[in-house]
Amino acid sequence: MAQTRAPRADAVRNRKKILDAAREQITAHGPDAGMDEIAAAAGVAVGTLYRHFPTKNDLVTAVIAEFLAQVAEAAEAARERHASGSRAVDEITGFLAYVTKETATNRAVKAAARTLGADPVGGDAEARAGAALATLIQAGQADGDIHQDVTVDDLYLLFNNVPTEEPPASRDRWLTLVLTGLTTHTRTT
Amino acid sequence: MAQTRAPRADAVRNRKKILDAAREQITAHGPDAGMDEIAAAAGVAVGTLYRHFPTKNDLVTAVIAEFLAQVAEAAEAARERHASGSRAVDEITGFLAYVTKETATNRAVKAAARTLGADPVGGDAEARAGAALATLIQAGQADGDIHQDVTVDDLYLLFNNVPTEEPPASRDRWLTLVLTGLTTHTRTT
Amino acid sequence: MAQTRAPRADAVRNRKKILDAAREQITAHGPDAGMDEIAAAAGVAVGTLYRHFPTKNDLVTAVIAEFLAQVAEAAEAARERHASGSRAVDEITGFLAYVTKETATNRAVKAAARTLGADPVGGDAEARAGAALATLIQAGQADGDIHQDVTVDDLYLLFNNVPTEEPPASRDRWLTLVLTGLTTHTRTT
Amino acid sequence: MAQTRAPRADAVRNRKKILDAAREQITAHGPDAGMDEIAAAAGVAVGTLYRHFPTKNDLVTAVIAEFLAQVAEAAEAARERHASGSRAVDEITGFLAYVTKETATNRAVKAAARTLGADPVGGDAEARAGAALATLIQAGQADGDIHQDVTVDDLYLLFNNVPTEEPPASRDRWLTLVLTGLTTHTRTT
DNA sequence: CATGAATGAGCGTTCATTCAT
DNA sequence: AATGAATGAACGCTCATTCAT
Repeated sequence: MAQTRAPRADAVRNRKKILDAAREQITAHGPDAGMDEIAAAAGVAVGTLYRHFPTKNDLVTAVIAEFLAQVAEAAEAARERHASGSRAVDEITGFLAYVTKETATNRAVKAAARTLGADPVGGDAEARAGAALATLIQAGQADGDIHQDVTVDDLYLLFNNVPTEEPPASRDRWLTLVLTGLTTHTRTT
Repeated sequence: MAQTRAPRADAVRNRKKILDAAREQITAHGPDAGMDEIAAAAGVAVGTLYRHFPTKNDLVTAVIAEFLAQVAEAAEAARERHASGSRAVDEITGFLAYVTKETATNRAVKAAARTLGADPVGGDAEARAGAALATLIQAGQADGDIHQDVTVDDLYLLFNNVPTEEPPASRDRWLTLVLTGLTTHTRTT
Repeated sequence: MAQTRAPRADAVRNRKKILDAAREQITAHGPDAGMDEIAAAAGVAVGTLYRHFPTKNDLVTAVIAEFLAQVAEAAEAARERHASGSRAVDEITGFLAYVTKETATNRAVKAAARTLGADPVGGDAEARAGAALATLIQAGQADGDIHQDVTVDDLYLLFNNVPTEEPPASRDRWLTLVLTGLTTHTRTT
Repeated sequence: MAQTRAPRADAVRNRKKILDAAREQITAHGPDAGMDEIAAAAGVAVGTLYRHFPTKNDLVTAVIAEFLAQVAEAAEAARERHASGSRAVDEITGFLAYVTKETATNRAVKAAARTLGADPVGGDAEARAGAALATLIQAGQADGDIHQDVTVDDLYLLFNNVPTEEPPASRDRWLTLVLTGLTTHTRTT
């Protein structure tokens, strides 16, 4: 068993090209994007695509996992900023706004997720995001800005059901409505 | 001018069987339910299905329209009850709870809607529901229970994005969260 | 067995309406005209159509037979005119011109004929036309205008293969070419 | 730049098998031959057929184009023989006989053409055949064998309307009749 | 390990024909 | 006898997946 040689570089590069292409194609044409089209967009043959992702489901799952990793990073970044002094409720607001926007942009990702059988997609992303958000919520509650009964699951519940087909103005309005449900502040009319 | 004869009985029965089967199948397998499967579930041949609904789109549209008609009736019933003395905010709450439950049960109806190009599906259902809800919102605002800035579109925005993949407990929690965003009452923790 | 009563009149009228509609529809849309469309154009239900013509083939055959009857009449009229003194070769020329034009107009009839398995369509029409044409050919040969070797079958052979998809000018040219093959006259260039 | 590798061997073989099968099936059952039947006859799956010819129309077109190429080659061969000393009128006669026979054998090719919208199917075949035939006609006219008014279009007109449903004897007779229309020679009876 | 040709079940839809009313 | 709703085999075509090269 010689130590693994360099050639693996190609495979890594291919995996990335495929994921990028899949994200693009799924975003552009919905989860109905064909495997051939994704392969073509990635500049590889279908066979290669199947070597990396034995099933379309696997590919879509990977795209979603990638997205969730981003979300986790955003949550952790929010926690860092709070650690550096920003207000927890503002970070939570910003985080929800970020997720709302991204999910809408990647609306296909969400639609695609629906075709999956609620697989355990997230890897550790969910855990990482959860930890960061829990810290923020606790801090917000200590500040008296966030309702005492709010949990991380509440955030998941909301951002798993973000409006994806609505115009930006509607998305903003949606955000306003649900944030009112999380914070102790009443809206000024 | 003899009244039009009975023979339509079969066709009427079949139309109903088809719509029932379509609702069921679409609910069970999403909008990807095959026409053959729907026909089989309805106990008719494909040809019959196509006689009643010339296109798959027509069938899906009909299923959705049926659902919207139910929703409109629920809204009007809520208005009636309010006219008979019930509190507007309670009716709105009840209506949202009803829609949330129904939408979750009919999860596929919503998914199916996605396959349509935002056609003006509802017939007059949307208008009827809108009128009834507007009355209730105004009354709720007059009572001081509903935020001054809440509109019918807000309700639409929320129930167009109801959680469909979550367990009943989550749906209830979701309802609690968004209702807090609509009403002037703060949650007691 | 009471003698057949009047009501049969409807059936006769229906048969005619159906044949007329079939001719029209087939001419307009080719032999692919649907049975439903033909029935609708005739103002009857499909069932009625099928009572009169148990098979699409039967209907098409009837349309063709009708056409052949017309052709037979044209041949007999030409013979009459010759009996009254006109030149035989002129009548043959005129007859061929007539058939060419009609066949082109009814191009669908010809196309339809192709879908049949060379069924014995004609009824007595073929015999009647044959008799009239034989007379004319013989007379033309006696006049020295028609080649001695020309037979009725030659005429059938030609008009069974008339150009149907060509513009009128081409059809005329075709007629000129084949007539030169029948007559003893050489073309003047 | 290595030369493109062999792997195409299969595809090339398949394309040929498909075209052969298509010719056969279309000849046997007309242009209504099903794609599945053609695929089965070719010993491939439908998908393979569609990879080579994305549309039924494309396949039919290819079959016709193949036939037209043959015709063009025959015309050019006739011109070569004339260049080597044979009589032009004999080459034209031979060419028409060849086309008549081939068209009858390929009767479906002609019928199939009808399903196309007079597309410019031939590629350069029509041009090549036209050039060769024009040369022959001119030579025949110079020899005094061919009518001065005969053009290439006359030949096209005739062989576009060759008898396809008649027995060989009838086809020969048809040829005799129309050739008399092209040449200056009168038939001997 | 990559390629891309091949596979074949499945899809939405049509239409000649049958049959209950 | 007329109606028109029902039937179901067949069609052209797609696409996730497999496998020979």
